[in-house]
Amino acid sequence: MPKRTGMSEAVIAARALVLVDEIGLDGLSMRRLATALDVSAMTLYSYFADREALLDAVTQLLYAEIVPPAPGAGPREELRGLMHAVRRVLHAHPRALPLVSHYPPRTVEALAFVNAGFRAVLDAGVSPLHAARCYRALAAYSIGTATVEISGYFGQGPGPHEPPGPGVDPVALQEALPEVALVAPLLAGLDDVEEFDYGLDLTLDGFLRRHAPD
Amino acid sequence: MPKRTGMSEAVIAARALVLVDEIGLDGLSMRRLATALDVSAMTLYSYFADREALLDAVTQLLYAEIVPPAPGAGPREELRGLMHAVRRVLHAHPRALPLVSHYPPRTVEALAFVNAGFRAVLDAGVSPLHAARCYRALAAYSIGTATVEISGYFGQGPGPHEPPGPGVDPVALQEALPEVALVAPLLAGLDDVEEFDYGLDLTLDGFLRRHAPD
DNA sequence: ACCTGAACACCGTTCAAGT
DNA sequence: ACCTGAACACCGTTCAAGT
Repeated sequence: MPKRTGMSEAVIAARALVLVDEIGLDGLSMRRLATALDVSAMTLYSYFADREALLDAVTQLLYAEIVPPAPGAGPREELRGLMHAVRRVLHAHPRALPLVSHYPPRTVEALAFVNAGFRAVLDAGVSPLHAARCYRALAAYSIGTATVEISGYFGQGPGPHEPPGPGVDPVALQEALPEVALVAPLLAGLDDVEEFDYGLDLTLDGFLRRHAPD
Repeated sequence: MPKRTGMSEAVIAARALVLVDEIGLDGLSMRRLATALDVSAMTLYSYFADREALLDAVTQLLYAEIVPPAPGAGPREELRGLMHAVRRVLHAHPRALPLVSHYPPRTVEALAFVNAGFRAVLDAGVSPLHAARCYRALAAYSIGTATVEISGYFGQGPGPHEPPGPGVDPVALQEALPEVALVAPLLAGLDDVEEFDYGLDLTLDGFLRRHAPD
């Protein structure tokens, strides 16, 4: 643990997250991060074993930004609020999404929002086992919806993609895949938040109906 | 379009997919792929504009591997079969998952499984708009569940991660996040396929109850 | 004790040159 | 017409050397 340069794991990771937001994950090199921090590239290696360890720390920092809603509104509303808080943070750092897909929350600060969700369902009488199942399903839901939203999977996002069914001749598409030709144009018109809430309500209704007493 | 070397977009992309399976996405360099194909690295650039274009083609090839189930079993069973077919292919190429998260199906061959899903729900009387919503939700579900399964988000997969809530002192965890300490150990015991079906049934039941006549 | 420059073994991609 | 070697501007990381 070095001293003189005002460096620390937290300072480095915070600067790295800003850089990821600005120039993307591929743009974040150890050399570039070091330059932004006014140290040599090698200095970073006295704080993190390698680039992987740095990226994990960045991800933990991102999770720590999630602010769980105040408790007391009941499990359904608390989980809804929590899921929207997660969605907000993921959309605040769209270029960091692959990190979230790779590194689960691990530190006490990063797990705070998970703990809030567990408390909400446990307080409502859900068993620990079904609290675990609920977390798993909602984690998959957060990552899956954020992925299709952020990558512009359906043609409306800021992603690097063409609209769906693109690049192929429309006439050939109509011929070969008539149902895709009919339905695909409607995908771009769907509203992100509306679809997020729709699928979320489906999942929450099902879970709570089955596993929460009232 | 060159000739002499027996090269083609399809041959190159197929070899690239094999290499991704073997050595991962980061290991797949233009130089390494070229060596595996016995051509110079520069030859690849007469078939693909850049690495991005190559990776997109690899992804389309992967989507084309999805074999939709035979039609006629009703929308619920067809969608279930289709989702399992998707899951099988994603798990056959775990290191290619980030590609699936970035490049949507685009070619006629890659969109074949999407068309099969659309036909199943349209035949059941679902409107084109709700077929689009259904696809969006199921695409997010596939990607989200595959991500948490393959990355070992909950500590049982072959991923590069620790179990959840790891790296922190158990006593400190119990102190700071008692609900996490209680529930997290149960996450590793959940069965991938069981949870996949549980959440899938939830979604399918909800959608079909609302939007399919019978 | 803490930090760093040079070096090693790589990258993607451009471009002028080969056959 | 098709393919390629050399070169440019980068990487992550090791290691011996500086202060």
